Amino acid sequence: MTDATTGTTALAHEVLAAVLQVRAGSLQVVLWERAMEPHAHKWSLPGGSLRADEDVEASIRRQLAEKVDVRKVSHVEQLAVFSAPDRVPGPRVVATAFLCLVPSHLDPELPPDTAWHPLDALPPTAFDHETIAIRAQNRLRSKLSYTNIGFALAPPAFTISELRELYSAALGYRVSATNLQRVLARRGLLVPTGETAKPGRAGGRPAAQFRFADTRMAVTDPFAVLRPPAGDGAIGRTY
Amino acid sequence: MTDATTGTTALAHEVLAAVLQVRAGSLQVVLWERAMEPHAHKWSLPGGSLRADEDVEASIRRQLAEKVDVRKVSHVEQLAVFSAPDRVPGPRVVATAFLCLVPSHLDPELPPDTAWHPLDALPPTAFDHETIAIRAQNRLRSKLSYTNIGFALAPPAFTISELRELYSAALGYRVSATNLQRVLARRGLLVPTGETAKPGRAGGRPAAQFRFADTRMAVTDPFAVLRPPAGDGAIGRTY
DNA sequence: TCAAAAGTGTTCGCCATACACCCATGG
DNA sequence: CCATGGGTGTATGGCGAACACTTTTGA
Repeated sequence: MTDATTGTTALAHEVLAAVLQVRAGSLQVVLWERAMEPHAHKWSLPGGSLRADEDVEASIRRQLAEKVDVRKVSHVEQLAVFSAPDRVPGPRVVATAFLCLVPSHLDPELPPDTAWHPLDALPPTAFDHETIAIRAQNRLRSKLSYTNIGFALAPPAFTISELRELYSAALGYRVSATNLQRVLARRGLLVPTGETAKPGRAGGRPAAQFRFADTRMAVTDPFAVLRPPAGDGAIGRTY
Repeated sequence: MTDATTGTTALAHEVLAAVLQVRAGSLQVVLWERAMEPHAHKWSLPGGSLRADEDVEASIRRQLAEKVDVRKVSHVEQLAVFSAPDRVPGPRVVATAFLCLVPSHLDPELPPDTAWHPLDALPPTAFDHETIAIRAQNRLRSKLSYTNIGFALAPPAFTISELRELYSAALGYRVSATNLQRVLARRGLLVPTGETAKPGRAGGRPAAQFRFADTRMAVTDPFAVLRPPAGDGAIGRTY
């Protein structure tokens, strides 16, 4: 495996996706059941090997296309590299893992060996894929509080109650609709559509509908303790 | 390069380190000057290829040992994968980049072709190494405000003034000693050593010395908008 | 006694939460 | 007209920033 002229070691590189969506009130991930060894009948993250003409992000989008309609993926972000020498049996494979999100109003068709699984009740998983899936969940949970990443979980228009369900499911605890509304509004993330949703059979006031102002991820809570002074007191080389 | 039995493509994998330290009032990075093509006389991040028996973190620590005394590195953290097909000329090389920090009281010996360079005045750099170095700088700046990562830049004991200099240099703007002291104290990160530093030639009150309570990175500002309710209202499967 | 540097007390404003109360609809 | 769910007003507590003021030293 070693190239004597360069001293480099050739190895395989794969990309893996943790595709997350809120379904039936819980955060779920796409897994496919392995038919063959190694780890037959265990569940794996979708992915595959990196080709010569693509970078890792292009690769994960291509690989996903074989499992779900990639146009339904609303956000893709690099998670980390997993490189333990024995992470898969046989020849060495290094993996770059991604967090991908699908908005809740879509239900992409999946191949027969592939299914959604709640992150808090995963089936037996292959290799280090459970670690990767949990890491993706944690990344999403963190980013929900200081970015606008909620747009990637939500349909184009929604009521605050619906959004509250999504946040609650993704975060794993009840979120107050009142505060969710205020926090997102203050940050300028919510735009009223003018439409209202019809009340359910039990009655109640019709809910106003909103959409997210932006559909690209941005940090919305600079959370910067020790932030620059008001006068933008940037320093040059010395001070 | 393609293995017909698996469909995988073999490629080289390298690890690169952005080793940062506050020196002479500015944040600097270790670079070495390339003697040979490609990119002769341009400056590169230290690193090298991943070996078969090590993961990427073990690899970067081994590679660094050839440039700086690794025992002087106080923090190592994965940054991202850089994988553009043409990021280096010749055979494909995918890189995993790391952020590494050296506390300010140490001055590791460097090989003759290697030197510290301020991040805001980088020399001509090879490949995508400038992007990686700047990404490392941004990661450090973010983490200074919501983690205890300052410990990795600071000597074992320091005065608030000295710590202020470090934070100012790393962040690129003046930081108030008053608020720095209060923020870190409230979070329980600072422990008084009992010692005081002698005033300089201009006189002044002697400064109390402190150390960091922890020397492993931890998130100290949960900054969690939408945090769990006081009663820890975790939800099970449905609600 | 004065200048310089370190450290503290206090005020201010913002933000996230909690909670009470008002609004609009179906039955 | 009442139950139900949606939405708003308001009080509270905490935190970060700013700034004035006190403390302790060298000259």
